[in-house]
Amino acid sequence: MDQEILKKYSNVEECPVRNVLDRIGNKWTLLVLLVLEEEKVLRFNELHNYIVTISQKMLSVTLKSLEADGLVKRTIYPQVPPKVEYELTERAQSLLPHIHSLVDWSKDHINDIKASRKNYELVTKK
Amino acid sequence: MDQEILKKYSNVEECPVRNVLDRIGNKWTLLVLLVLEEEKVLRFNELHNYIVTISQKMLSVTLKSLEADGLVKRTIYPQVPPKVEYELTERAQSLLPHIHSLVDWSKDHINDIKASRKNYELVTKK
DNA sequence: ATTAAAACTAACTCTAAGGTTAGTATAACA
DNA sequence: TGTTATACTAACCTTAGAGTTAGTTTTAAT
Repeated sequence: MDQEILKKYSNVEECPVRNVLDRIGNKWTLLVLLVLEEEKVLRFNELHNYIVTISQKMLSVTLKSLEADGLVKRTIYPQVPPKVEYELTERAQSLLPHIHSLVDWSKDHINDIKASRKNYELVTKK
Repeated sequence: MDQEILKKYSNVEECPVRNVLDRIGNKWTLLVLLVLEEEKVLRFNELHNYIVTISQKMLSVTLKSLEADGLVKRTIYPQVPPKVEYELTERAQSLLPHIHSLVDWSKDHINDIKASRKNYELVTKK
């Protein structure tokens, strides 16, 4: 890895990975993606019923940023009271296998990692 | 995905994915992993020279958490001035392929994603 | 006339991640 | 004698992500 590439990629704006991980890495995005993958199409309040601990605001923010990135498609039905449906796009479908491989790795190693953390605490005495 | 699993995984402590992504998702972890993968073994200041924009504090914090998770091995040589070397563990090596698959996906789709974001801004007029 | 329903938004606060600056220990070297 | 080198840490400040509460819109049903 030469210096020029590194300098470039240390900058968030220009780093494709950071650009993507900044979204996926936040608190609710991954969960919303996985629920939509499973359920195919959901309305706002249906999603909220699946993920009960998220606030309306954060669900709204998360969906907006997924929509902005072209990972979620939002369909409004002109009714009162309103009806809005959310579903994954093809782009999201192409992302999901890679996410699942990370999910699987996490499940496979979480016990070891937690054991390491405990041991580290002991060794560093705090 | 049944309600019980969802309720359980909405909780950060118990969710293996969140446990791992919370680390990988932060600002510097991924970059440190990739530099160490490339360079094999590096001292603190050498790492700092590769990633010039990171502060000493954040490099220290990032390395500590990687060490705590058993992803980085830290070797101290009892010298003055001190010498400390960092390298990836096997656990990190087993993680890296999955990270690379995400990295590659990001590179492949970043242009489309940025185009989507721009278009979204236009459509939502702000 | 009042209430309900759905999908939000506004305005505010709180918290933790990240950044800045200065300082420590110790021996060797000029 | 004073400076340098290395790998940090302490104390402090700033900012952005996340949470809370209340309110909006519009029509239909009671």
